[in-house]
Amino acid sequence: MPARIDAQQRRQHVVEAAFRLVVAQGLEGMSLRKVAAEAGLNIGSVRHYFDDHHDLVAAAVRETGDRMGRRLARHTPETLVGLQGEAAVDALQALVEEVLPVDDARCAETTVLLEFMVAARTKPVFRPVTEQMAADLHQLVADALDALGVADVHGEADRLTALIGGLTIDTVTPHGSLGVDRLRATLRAHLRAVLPPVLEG
Amino acid sequence: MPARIDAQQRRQHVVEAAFRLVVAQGLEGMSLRKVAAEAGLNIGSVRHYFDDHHDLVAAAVRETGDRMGRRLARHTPETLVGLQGEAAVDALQALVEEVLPVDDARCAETTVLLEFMVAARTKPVFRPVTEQMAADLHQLVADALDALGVADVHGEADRLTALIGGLTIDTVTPHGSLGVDRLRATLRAHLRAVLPPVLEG
DNA sequence: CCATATTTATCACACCCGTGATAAACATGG
DNA sequence: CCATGTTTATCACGGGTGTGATAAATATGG
Repeated sequence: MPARIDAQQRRQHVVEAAFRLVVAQGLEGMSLRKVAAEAGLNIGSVRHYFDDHHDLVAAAVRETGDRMGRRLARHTPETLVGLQGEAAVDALQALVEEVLPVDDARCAETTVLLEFMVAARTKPVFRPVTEQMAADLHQLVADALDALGVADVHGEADRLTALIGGLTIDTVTPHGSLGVDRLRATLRAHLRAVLPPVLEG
Repeated sequence: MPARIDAQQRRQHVVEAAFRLVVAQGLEGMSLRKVAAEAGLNIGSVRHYFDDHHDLVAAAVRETGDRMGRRLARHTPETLVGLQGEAAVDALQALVEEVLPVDDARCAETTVLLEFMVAARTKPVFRPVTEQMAADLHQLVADALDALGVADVHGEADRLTALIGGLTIDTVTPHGSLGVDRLRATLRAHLRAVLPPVLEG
């Protein structure tokens, strides 16, 4: 048998090239030829690891969902139980910032995610990441708010997830761009307003 | 001279066909051939009224910005001065709902706007609508909050505009979809929390 | 009625795309 | 060293897009 190559790792490499192109050119950067060039491979090689263009897209969608899932899995709501005041705000802020564009890596990931979400409206291939993200994030946020003693967990989870989406689009997209500092400040102000006041005595 | 046709009206008709296609198929539905078919015209006719594909896109972008501008212009912050309690909430809610996807018409418009905003990240043609919208909305929201006696106008305007963006994407995009009722409820809860309490006595 | 300028309709070209089919290069196992 | 099956590279086809150029149809003004 010949040419020992880890197929899984190859696919990963190609998918990462696809991500770079989506960030740079939007969804239409994810063509087989462009992705192959970006990955330093020949079109035929890419097609050897991905049956279809659809298959490549599906892999990218799956990877995006997995990454966000991994980001969210790093935080468990149980660790928040009992926290009050600024400690509670800090903990929840750290949790939420995990999926906000606060550095280059997260900025790239949220950019790709936003492109996929908007595309999901008309192209079913992109649905999985959209649905998984929404469900996971909403669940985690709801659990976190519950652990921190927030009253209207459902309503506040809706509000916080909406705020997260809005902050993301305002930062990633070029409308004068919020900027990381104002993003953080806005989130912090919201968390302070939502979390219950410290118990006296 | 022949064939009296209002060119302005013709262009409007074509642009509206383009909007329908963007809603149905995303940005790639806005090709010259598809738009011509949707408008019931020949490709050559469309090209007679629009020099370029770029020109058609620019017209659509301008029209989108104008519509949103007209929506916002229907509300002047001065009418809010002095309102308190539920009356203030109602007035501000009505103002904000003007640009939220609460009915079919607004849903179509916000969908097109979202597609354009995301596209603006990589394609400069779409920039104008993005920047105009962000500036106008932020200004109007800030003025409204100021008129209603909110303390941290800048910070709260950032937060409310972010919430608007998030509610829009959550409703227009298919992640389990917020739905108009929960959208309205979430907005109302936020406004109640942000507006100052009624002055006693 | 006819001439004129506007409006409409076609054709052809080059580019990019996904895809099927096929041939070459390659490193390993015997 | 050779044969085997993996990996890479290339060609060709049909479909879609924007665009330039050109011909036909149309309705008005004289």
